[in-house]
Amino acid sequence: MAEERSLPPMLRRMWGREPVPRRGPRPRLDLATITAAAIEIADAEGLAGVSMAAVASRVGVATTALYRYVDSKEDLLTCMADGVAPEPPDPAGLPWRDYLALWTRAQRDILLRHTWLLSITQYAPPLGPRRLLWLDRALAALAGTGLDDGEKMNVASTLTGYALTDAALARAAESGFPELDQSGVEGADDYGELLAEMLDPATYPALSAAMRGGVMRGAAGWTDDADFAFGLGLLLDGVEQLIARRAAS
Amino acid sequence: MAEERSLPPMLRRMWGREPVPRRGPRPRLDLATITAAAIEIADAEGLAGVSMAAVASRVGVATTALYRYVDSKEDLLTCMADGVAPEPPDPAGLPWRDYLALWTRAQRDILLRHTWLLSITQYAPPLGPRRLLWLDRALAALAGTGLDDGEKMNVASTLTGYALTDAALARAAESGFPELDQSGVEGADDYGELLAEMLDPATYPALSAAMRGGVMRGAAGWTDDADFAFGLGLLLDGVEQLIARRAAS
DNA sequence: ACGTACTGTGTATGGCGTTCATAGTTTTGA
DNA sequence: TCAAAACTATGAACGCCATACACAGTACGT
Repeated sequence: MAEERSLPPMLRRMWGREPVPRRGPRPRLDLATITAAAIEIADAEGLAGVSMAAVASRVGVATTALYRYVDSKEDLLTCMADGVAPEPPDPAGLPWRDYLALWTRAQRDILLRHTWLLSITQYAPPLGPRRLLWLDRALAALAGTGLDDGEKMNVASTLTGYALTDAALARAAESGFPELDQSGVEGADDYGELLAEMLDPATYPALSAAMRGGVMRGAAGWTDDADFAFGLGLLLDGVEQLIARRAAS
Repeated sequence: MAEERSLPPMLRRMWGREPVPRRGPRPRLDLATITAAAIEIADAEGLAGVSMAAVASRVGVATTALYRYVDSKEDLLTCMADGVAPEPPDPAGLPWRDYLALWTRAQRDILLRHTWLLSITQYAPPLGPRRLLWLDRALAALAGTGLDDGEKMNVASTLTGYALTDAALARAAESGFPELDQSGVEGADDYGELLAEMLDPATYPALSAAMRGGVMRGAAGWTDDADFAFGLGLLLDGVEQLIARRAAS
């Protein structure tokens, strides 16, 4: 309570802890509406379409009115990042490994469904109510494992990070290479062929051999879900080993 | 050769495969100089300081002259991301696990030394000559392990991704929370206290218990190198297990 | 009814990336 | 030797954007 006073205004708004104004006209909007509108634009036109003007016109106010609800555009982006997160999956008595696999995959799916997230996510400790809900569920899933809280947090962080980078990779492969406008490379196959031709075996011995060997053949490269499962398996195996070690001592 | 013609111009320039102009005045610059200047600015003033005008004035040309060497600012950023990468560490006969630990840590250090990288890295398959060199070394390190090339690539990707997300997290914790301007939260400790007070135990049972229990106490939260080692250990344990499984069959 | 606190508007500003026509410079080929 | 060709750098201009500020309108509290 005493502490709530010192909360950054942004957080207060994200958590709906704003003091209700007692005078003046009722606000025509709230942060949630604005955030939702911004998300819709981003989904439809990409992040480039999300300008203050565009968001404002979508909710039917003047551009500058938004600044009553948000201190800056960055704040709005932060809200969007929290706002897109749906309810986390239900533990429903799953063993920790199954649940965390589900949980991580769900995070990846969110990122792939809203790829603009990849452009604004400076991966940072969550502060929004929805993201924190996800974190809570991961900790809960690890409840019976004998890990301490710090280890649980670390596991959750690592898995979230994995979802993030894997989604980024998958996206880069799916939508052709964004950095190479139109020309040339369009998928993992092209990537492989390109490198196979381009790399000097003297300075890139292992890599050029792999490429010439056709590692990237058949889209087994990145788009595939199997690759996600692969890395996830590595991580969960590591966690499992840790749990076993803790139990043994 | 026939293929080189169809290369995106950007890549041709990054790889120094541009056909030397036969007429007209000699170019006063090259992409490497421009990239280096941009990197220096970013290191000194952050990514916000890297405007086309600033880069141009640093190398002593008019702003628009840069567009002879780069198609867009995004291209420049891509070049920067490749250009900051130093030589990868020398394998020197290290066992795969030791080398990959070193390799991953080195990547994290790069990111922490140039934190602007975290803001421009849409994690994507590497295309620049320097990043590809890193990838090559990772594959080389895994040469004797019995993994196939696809698995090696996946391991390398996963480790790079881990370095990325861990660095992002570490940075967020070190430099206070950027999203909360000035007020309030300044480190992992504050973060923990904030959440402990804010979270409703009914909707965040596991998380609020952990926070009230003091998980974040004593900066053991994120800044610490131990956390990096923790997640890295998980991953490498997973890889080790995979290798053992391959060897057993 | 009056002041007060608050919300939304309109205008203005400065910075940015990028385009385009132009001037200047070196080589090629007649 | 000279002009056309190929190329580089320039400077002005455009459009977009985030944001600051002064103002007009609106509801509550007394």
